[in-house]
Amino acid sequence: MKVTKTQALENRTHIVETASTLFRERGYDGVSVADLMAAAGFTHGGFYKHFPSKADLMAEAAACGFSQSTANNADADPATILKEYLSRKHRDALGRGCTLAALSGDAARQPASVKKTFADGIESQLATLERDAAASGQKESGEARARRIAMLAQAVGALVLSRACPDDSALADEILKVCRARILGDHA
Amino acid sequence: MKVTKTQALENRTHIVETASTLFRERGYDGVSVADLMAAAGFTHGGFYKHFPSKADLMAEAAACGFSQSTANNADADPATILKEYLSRKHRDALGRGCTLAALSGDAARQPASVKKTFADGIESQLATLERDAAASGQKESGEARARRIAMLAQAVGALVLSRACPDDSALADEILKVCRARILGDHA
DNA sequence: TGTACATCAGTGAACGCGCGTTCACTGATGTAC
DNA sequence: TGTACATCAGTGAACGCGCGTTCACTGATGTAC
Repeated sequence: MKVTKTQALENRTHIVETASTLFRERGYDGVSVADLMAAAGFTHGGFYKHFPSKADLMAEAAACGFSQSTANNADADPATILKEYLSRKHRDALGRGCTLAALSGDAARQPASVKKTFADGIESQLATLERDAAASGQKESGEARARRIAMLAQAVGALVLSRACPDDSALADEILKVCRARILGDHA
Repeated sequence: MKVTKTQALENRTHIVETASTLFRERGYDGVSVADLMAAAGFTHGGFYKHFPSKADLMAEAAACGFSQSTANNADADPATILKEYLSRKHRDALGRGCTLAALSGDAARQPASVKKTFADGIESQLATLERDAAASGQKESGEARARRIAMLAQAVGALVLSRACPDDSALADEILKVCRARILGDHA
C-alpha cells in the first residue's frame, strides 16, 4: 500500500487541513485521532507516520487555519471582511471560520508551542487590518496599531460571546449587530 | 457515613464551586469527575448522589461563576473593575477569573441549556456595566446598551487573546494595555 | 423522651467504552547495480 | 533499460489507561411510635 512521495505529502496536508476544521468545530479534546483520520479518509494507524503525537498536530493545524484566513482575505475589500467576520453566517460556520475565535480558549490551556502559533496568528490578523486601514486611505499614526488591536479584540470578543449564546437567541444577533455597527463606524 | 441535610447541601455547593474553578482553569473536558471530587475532598462515587450526570453540572458551575463575579463587583468602583479585568493578574488567574473569558469557547460547543446560562451571564455582566455608567454620572441614552455590549466584547476579546499568547510574550501584555487604555478612555 | 427502623450521603470496587499509541504486516514505490 | 531488494505510507488488531457511570455496602441521621 505504499504511495508516491508526492501523494504522501498531499495526504499529510489533507490531514492537517481536516484537523484544522474539526478542531475549530469541536475543540482539541472533541476530536480523536480515529475521528480525524476517518474524516480525512484513512485508518487511524497511519497518523503516526506523519506526526509524533496528537499534541504536535495542534500547533500545525492552528497555523493552517491562520494561513487560510490570510489567503481568504488577500483581495477582499476591508469593510467587507469585517462585515462578514461579524455576520450570522460566520457565527454559525465554526469549522470554516476564524481560528482565533474558535480556539483561543483552548489555546490558553495548551503548551507554549501552541501559544506561540496563536501569537503569530494574532500578528497576521493585525497585518490584515493594517492593509485595510491603508486601503481605506486612513493615515498611519503612532496610535494605528493600538486601534487595530482594539478592533481585533472587539471583533473576536463579539464572535465568541455570540457563539456562547443559544443559536436562536436575540442576544446572539444583537451582539454581532452592535459590534458590526461600532467597528465599521469607528473605521470609516 | 450519612451526614446532616444541611451538611449535605453545603457539600453540594462546595462541589459546584470547586467545579466552577476547575472548569475555568482546565476547560470542561480537562476535569474528570474523579479529579473534581478529589479536589472537593470526596471520593468520586458520591457525585451521582448530587447530580444526574457531569453534563448537568456544567450549566450550574457556570451560573456559580457568574454570580461570584456579580458578588465580587457589587461595591467596587466601576473604573477599577475594568482596570482589574484587563490586568495581568486577571489574565494569569484563570480559575478565579471571568467565566465568560475562560469558558465561552467551550460553551459554543455545549447544548442549549449551557448556552442559556451563558446568555444570562452576559446580561448580568451588562447590568454591572450599566451600574457603572450610572455611577460615573454618564446619562443613559438609547445607545447606552450598545456601548456596554461593545465594551464587554472588547474586554472579553482582549483577555481571551492575551491568554492565547505565550505567558511571557510582549504581545500578551500589549493587548491588555492597549484595550485598558481604550476602554477606560471611551468610558471617561 | 426513648426506642426501633427507614433513609440516604458518602465509600470504593467494578463496569464497559473510547482514547492515544504501538506494532506486525502489506505491497507499491524508489533505488542500487 | 531490466532486475533484485530496501523502503515506508497505510492497514487494522491490540495495548494500557482513564473516563463517566453503576452498585453493593456503611453507618449516622431523621422519623414513626
